[in-house]
Amino acid sequence: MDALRSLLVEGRTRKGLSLRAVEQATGVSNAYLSQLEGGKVREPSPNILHRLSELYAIPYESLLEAAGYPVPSGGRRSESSRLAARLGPTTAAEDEALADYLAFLRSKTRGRNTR
Amino acid sequence: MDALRSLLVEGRTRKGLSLRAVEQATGVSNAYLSQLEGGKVREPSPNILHRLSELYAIPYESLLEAAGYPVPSGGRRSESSRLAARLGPTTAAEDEALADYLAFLRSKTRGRNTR
DNA sequence: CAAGCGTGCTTGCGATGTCAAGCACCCTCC
DNA sequence: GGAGGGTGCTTGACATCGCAAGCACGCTTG
Repeated sequence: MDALRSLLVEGRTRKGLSLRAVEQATGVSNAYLSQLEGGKVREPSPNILHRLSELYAIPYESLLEAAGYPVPSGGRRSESSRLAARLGPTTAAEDEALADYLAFLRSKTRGRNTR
Repeated sequence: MDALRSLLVEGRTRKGLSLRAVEQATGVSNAYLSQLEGGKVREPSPNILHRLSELYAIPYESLLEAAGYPVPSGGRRSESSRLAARLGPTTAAEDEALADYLAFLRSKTRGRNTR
């Protein structure tokens, strides 16, 4: 499904990694990664999804679900601050993804951040 | 692993079902069921494990784990407003971007709960 | 005994996951 | 301009998934 594709592409670009860098870090071949991001794999192994979820700081459950697998009852709760008022409850993995994404944002718009 | 074998055999016998009865109920062929119970399958699809977990009334997570797959969030815990501490001060524009990104993340993880 | 049905198991095969190797392309540097 | 290194992508090969079909052994019946 496309859901998986976009999650993987988003995660990798957010981390600023090349296919070969991901291969190096996870042991998943760049060839296969390309196919995953191109939507050419119907049922990728949960093991592979798990490794990528850790590298990309995307919740494992999201990848499982995006791949079309049933997820073992999901619903996580957390509290945050004022930002949380806007974001709502988040999981630890989501926190990390958000932190990364913020760094990603700021690295792009360098010089344009004031306080 | 053998863990999966015993769980499946135990579940089926506990329900007093034949391989063909299970095939009838789940759509999984009796041939393949036999291979599963004989430990001749390395990475069975989570979809199949899910169907069997429902029929046998075995928690889906147990089957995933027994099959050697990582199970999502092995323990339930509530990490809280560390998010704000982790992110530090943010601009309003960043807040919005983060909210959007979180929504994006979750749009793939759409609410499949009620269990 | 033969006929039948039910059981678990094996086998042959198409479809698919995954990888090593290689291709085409874009940069940079000498 | 060629050498060299990066990038994503494609291809060919092999292992595995998962099934339809069939096998071998029961067991009841007539």
